[in-house]
Amino acid sequence: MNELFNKPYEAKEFEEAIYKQWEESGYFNPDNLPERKDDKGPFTIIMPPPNANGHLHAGHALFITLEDIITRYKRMRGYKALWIPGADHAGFETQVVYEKKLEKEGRSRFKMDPQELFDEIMAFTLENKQYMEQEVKRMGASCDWSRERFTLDADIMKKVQGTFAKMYEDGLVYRGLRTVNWCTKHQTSLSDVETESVEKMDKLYYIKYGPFVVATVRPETIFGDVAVAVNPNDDRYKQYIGSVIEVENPNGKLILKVIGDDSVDIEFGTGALKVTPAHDNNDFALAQKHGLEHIITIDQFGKLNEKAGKYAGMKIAEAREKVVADLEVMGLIEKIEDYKHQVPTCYKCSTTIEPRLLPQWFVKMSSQGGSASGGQSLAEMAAKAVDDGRIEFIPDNYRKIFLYWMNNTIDWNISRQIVWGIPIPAKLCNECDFAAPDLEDEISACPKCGGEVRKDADTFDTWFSSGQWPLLTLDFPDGKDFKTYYPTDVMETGHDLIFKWIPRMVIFGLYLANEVPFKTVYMHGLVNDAKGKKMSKSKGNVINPIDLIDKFGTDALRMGLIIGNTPGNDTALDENKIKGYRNFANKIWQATRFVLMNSEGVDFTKTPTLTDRDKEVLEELRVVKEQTTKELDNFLIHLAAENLYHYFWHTFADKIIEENKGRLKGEDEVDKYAAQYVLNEILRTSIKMLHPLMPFITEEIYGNLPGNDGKILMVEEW
RNA sequence: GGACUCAUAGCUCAGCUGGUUAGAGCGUUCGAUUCACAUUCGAGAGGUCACAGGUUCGAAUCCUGUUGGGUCCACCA
Repeated sequence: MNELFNKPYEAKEFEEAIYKQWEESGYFNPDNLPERKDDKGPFTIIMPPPNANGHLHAGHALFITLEDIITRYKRMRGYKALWIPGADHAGFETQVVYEKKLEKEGRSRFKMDPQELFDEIMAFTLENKQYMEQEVKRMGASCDWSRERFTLDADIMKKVQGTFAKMYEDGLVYRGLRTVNWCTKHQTSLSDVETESVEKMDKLYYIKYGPFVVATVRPETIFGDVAVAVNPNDDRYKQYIGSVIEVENPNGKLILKVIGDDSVDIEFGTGALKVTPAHDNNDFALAQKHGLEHIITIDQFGKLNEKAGKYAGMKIAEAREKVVADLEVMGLIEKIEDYKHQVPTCYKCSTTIEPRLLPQWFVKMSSQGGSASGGQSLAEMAAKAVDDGRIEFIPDNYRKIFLYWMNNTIDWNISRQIVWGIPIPAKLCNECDFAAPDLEDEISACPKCGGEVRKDADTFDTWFSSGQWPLLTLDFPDGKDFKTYYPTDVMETGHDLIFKWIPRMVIFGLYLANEVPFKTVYMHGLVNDAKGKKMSKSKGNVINPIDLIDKFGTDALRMGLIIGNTPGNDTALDENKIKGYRNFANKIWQATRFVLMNSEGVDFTKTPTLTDRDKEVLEELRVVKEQTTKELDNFLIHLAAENLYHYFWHTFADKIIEENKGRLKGEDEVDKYAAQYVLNEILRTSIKMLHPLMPFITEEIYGNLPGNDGKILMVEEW
């Protein structure tokens, strides 16, 4: 027996070497897997590329564990298992992280040259990418590093830009002028999924407005008002519709149209609505419908401009206070009420979103206008793929959530006013509204008016590139991998990406490749602290997975993350729990030691003479194997892990080993061999079944089992 | 306002398509331990499965409602 077993299992002493052994074997790459009679063909998972802007957190640890379990299981079952790792430049996310760093250093991106800023963030990202990769390896990930991709690889950027141009030609991308979600801190627009509604207490001001009283929370926007809207069915006001009124404000007088629109709620406020097209999404829509002009009165920094007269230069909050005070003096405030409502905020900095009128590139999602194929919009195409079962969700309820979102989604703003991203390859005219893709930099003058053109300085929303990730990593459209491994089998990701990422991938997959990008979506929940509270830096309850690995080993951490964690639900990460699975690892170690001690020099090729009890025990093993197989096939990973844990410890170690001790010491050689045979058989099978869950210790043990010299468990048959 | 989800032992949670005395880990109580393992072993205490109805021979499990958490979505200014 190897003297390794003379002391407790110390994960630290083995894991690095084992990972190296796996890497050197080449088996992470399915093209190198040994031939098998029961070859089941390709099985593919694309790793959600971690943001290359920091270290791994507990959520990463969970998804790596889940995906690795699935990959290892499939590989052992005879699939050509491919798991492609990657790294995401994570546009806005990373820029936000980097801006915080700049802030600490007393610097600001707004005082930097864009190229200089880009280069700095690139250096920062490449450094963090390395940490991230090392940490993914420490988790035991059996992914194919030879296929690793980064979202800013040159060829990937080119393909992403090509998609943009193609969509433009198909009428699925357009340049539109409308109010967009503007973060005044980060100085960029955001898509609707990048804002977060927050409940806020505000005042609702009732302002005398000509013959009306209008209710508003934003009196500082009155200088951008162009109309008053009322419901055509409102008997109080309908006689005014179509007329022009004059209203007073602290800067003088405003001439406003009175329009009638069904969208105005008769019950709310006074039933009369002031219309500010440039600074409110609804008002913008009204203005489009009724042909009203836009008056911009607030600038990109959230300050009032010259159109606001004496309030010019003031910030929104300050201007609001002053305007109200002045209106009060003029006797134009009828009343002020407390008002609780939801306001959209930047999901990164919680700054209130300022609707801002800005031309941007949009992806046409729903059906008016352009269509993707067969007259279907992108959203309809994606909804159909889920509706008819080409894509399944685990757990199933995400299906409904997905469909609801798809049926209600709005056009997707893909322009970002940040440097960290893939440049939008487009030319914009300085004189007119001409805007078009220009991949080869061929447009030097405006084809519409002959005016000067400039390069679009914006970059793509990061989800525009990561939405194409399954295609990009598999070398769509001509690569060998694309033909072999697309569509992929499973997309495993956090439930927070149900809108940001999953729909985009479905859309691009269907639009570009005419086929769903994956068949199953497995969604995991959040990893919370031991008390079930969300981890956050400010609360100081963040658990670093690498610390836990250092303390208890990767295998223990993996078990702790999996057991008791059902798909879609949040899980609590408790150090004591991990400690328990560290003890389990040692239990496996000790049981192995015992079996090996009693197997010295035994030839296991002989047929044993089994007792009835032996047969019963082996039958029990067969049932466990059958059950585990079924559970893993159905992604019931938590059940498989818990059942194997229980079987190994409380059935195999506590009962079977104990009841065989006498036979091993006995004089009856035939009976002794039967016992040795049974114990070896159970140990060997258990180690195999445990491998996807606890890859390191099982690999180490497997090589030490009789007759296994030089074998690699990772590619053994299930 | 809408959708989704959860409510099971002191704590964290399993319990798949309904089927004999409801499970795990941790914690707790009592005991053991030179014999693979104190990162151990044995024994025990502890739950009217949120509440109220219903379906069924039978429900923690399915249906309806109520209460209380959580998450997400939504332009009522």
